Amino acid sequence: MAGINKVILVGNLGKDPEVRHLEGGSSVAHFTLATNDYYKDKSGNRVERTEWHNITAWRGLAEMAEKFLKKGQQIYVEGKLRTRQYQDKDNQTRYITEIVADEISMLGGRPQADGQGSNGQGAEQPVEAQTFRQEPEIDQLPF
Amino acid sequence: MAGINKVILVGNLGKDPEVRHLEGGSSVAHFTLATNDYYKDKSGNRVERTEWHNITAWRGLAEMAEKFLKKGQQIYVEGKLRTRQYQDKDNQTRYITEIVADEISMLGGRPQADGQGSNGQGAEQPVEAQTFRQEPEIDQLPF
Amino acid sequence: MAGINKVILVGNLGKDPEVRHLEGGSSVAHFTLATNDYYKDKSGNRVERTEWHNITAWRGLAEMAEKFLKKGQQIYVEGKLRTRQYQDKDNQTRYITEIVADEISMLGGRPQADGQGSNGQGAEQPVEAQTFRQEPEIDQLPF
Amino acid sequence: MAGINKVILVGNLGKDPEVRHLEGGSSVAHFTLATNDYYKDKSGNRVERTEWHNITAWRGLAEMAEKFLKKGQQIYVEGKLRTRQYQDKDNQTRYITEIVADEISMLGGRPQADGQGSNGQGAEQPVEAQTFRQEPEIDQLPF
DNA sequence: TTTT
DNA sequence: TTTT
Repeated sequence: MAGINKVILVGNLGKDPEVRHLEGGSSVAHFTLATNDYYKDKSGNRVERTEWHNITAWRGLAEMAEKFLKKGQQIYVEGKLRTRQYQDKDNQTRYITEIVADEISMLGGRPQADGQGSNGQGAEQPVEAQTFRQEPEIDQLPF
Repeated sequence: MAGINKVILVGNLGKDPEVRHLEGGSSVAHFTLATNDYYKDKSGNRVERTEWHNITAWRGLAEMAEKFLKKGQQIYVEGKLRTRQYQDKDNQTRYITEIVADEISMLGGRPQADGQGSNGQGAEQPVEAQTFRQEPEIDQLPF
Repeated sequence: MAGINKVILVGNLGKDPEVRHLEGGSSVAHFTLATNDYYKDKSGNRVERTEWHNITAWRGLAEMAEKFLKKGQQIYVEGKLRTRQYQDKDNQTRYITEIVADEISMLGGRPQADGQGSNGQGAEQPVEAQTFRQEPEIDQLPF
Repeated sequence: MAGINKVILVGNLGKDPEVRHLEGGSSVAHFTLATNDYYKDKSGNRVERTEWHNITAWRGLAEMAEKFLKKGQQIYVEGKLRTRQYQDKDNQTRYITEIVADEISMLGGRPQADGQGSNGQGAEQPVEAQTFRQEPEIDQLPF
């Protein structure tokens, strides 16, 4: 039986994406995303709780991440949960849960200034369509 | 800035929920949920991939889980991601990512027969409303 | 600014899908989906409320609907809201809001018996992958 | 069988919310929300499509809308679909589909300046927790 | 490690 | 009627 595995996040990047360009032309990006929550504790004090998420983006979304996403920026991410196994430095099996992105949308109207000034045409320039999906296929288009 | 942290799953319970009744009258349930995905590999063979999720349910949802949920049953779960830190048996810090449920709905029209026959009024009896929501507790409310 | 327009439904088909095969080889299916809600009114009586949704599915999803979906069946639908304008019989402008499906998943483990007995290999036979997406593209695959 | 009826939108308010304060102390807000989509047509031109949604918010969310939401502002809305019947001026039955909000979150870090200068303490002042959830009311609770 |  |  096929199931549903869907994650929807709105949060801020903890750091610039790290992008690797793989042999064969594919690429993959990793970054962390913070989602903040607020609640009142028993004494009525306002408490903030931050949850950190590991985001992985492949191919076109990785390239979009490399070009447009910066530390601090607020984005929408839709994807699926995936728990990977790996061996740590002591050769012990460890698990990490990631969100593999299917769609990323830049929020807030204006990308973060990148503060490095290296490129006047950089992340600050207007970005026309700020939602990116894993594949904009001709037959996915509305009409 | 408050964010959004939402998970939506449709899958099958890997085992009966384990429920603990806490001092103070609260309770908490844990179970695993499998979501299955299918894809074709490069040779065109159909491959199944199962993702396992750790679900935690508190209070009313824990009691609902204890009463109505059984291994194998198909359910809808909505909740939020939370990564907890704990010390393993070698006193090393480990992380586990769970979905804290806000809403659970039983799918498929009819709960799984429980196969133990211990109770004629058990899980087999008709369950009228099969969606359960977590009453918002003091420690979940915003601001 | 690109936005997000997403609908997630779990409900039962009100009737068999109506499918039209368009010139050019494309097809489109329409059906209604009921989602039921329960609440207690002020006197504490349990009240049921049914919401009816107009679902539209294109191309591959339309063909999947034609082959596999039957009145009464419980499904998961993910899609987007679209409000269309049309002229009614008195030539007045009317509006109808539909959900254009991006993904449909059959729930409950087993498709509804079709009740017509015309075909021993019909809807009753096991359906392997019961989630259908608008395009299973090679580069959408996991791993 | 209880179902799932969920809508998730990220878009911009088409106008300031209209809020009515009902007898009995309750209140209700209405506003429209635009979600923008982009696609390439057959000639490869970039085309924008705007979908307009009717949002209704009750009680605490209505008050939040009145205080904090302004025309043009980008927000996240989660809610459920509801189609209402009404009689138009010619006494004909008409239908309107609305999204009844369960949660609203202000995006982009900074509410829109209101441009009227009527109130130095207005929408421009810092808003600490920018996610608001509907307290579950008696008429929304499951059984 | 983000944001307000 | 919004936004870029």
